[in-house]
Amino acid sequence: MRDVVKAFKALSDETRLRILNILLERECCVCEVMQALAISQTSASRNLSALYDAGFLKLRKDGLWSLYSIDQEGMKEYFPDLIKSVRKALEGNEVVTVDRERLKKAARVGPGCARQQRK
Amino acid sequence: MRDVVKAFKALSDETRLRILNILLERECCVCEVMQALAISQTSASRNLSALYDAGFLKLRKDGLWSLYSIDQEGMKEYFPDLIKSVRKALEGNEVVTVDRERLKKAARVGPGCARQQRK
DNA sequence: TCCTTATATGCGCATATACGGTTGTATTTT
DNA sequence: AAAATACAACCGTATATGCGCATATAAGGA
Repeated sequence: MRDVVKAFKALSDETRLRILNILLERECCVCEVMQALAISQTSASRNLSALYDAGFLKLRKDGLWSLYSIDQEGMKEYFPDLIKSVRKALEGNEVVTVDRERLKKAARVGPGCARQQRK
Repeated sequence: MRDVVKAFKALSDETRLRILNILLERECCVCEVMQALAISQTSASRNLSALYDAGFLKLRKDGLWSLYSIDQEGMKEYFPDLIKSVRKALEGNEVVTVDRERLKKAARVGPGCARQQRK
């Protein structure tokens, strides 16, 4: 029960749905998510963790990078098609499209990049 | 997008999952929900509204009673089997079983009943 | 070892949400 | 008409959540 609540809680936030959306495109590191959604590194990291804790993501480490991707098996037992449904539900959305465009230009550079942009 | 967030938010609460569970048994008025879950009338009413606003419930009026029931068509477009999945995910849960037992004994008497219990 | 970089985390603030108690409203019963 | 009722709305309070800032951790390279 707790787990089910946690899963839905993870999905009940716009930022996290947007993250799922770009991870449906491809595996990303934290700084790519940050760029694609134009959010802070803190927010990217924390929301990725939340989705991970809820069982929606896989984590793979590669040197300095934490690479997150959709865990297709994760929710299979009770919610087999949930992620597919989410994708469909977001389709055609303005923000979601922009995120995907920004993702194409995103590179694996981290908060340092963000700091420079600020100045 | 907002609607999707709202839908998941509605499902990300234990009380509301418990409400869905008993409504899967049968249509209920507010006071029956209140008895089945052993919660206050305020809480029952508010959480039913939330589920209704999110598109999971139908509302039918019969005299004094507001009768809520699962809206099978509600989420069909994007989340066709969501409610079925929720049922499966809750199956075997302790609380959920107790709720169903109490529902059997519940009658259509409202807050007046609760007020008497308090004294 | 020291420095840079990518990510994670503690903290404080603002806001959102849940709850109980009370009140309001409409409808039925007496 | 008055009382009882079923439900919804309002109010104050406690807790949860999200965010940014600053800092900690961890990995790799000079």
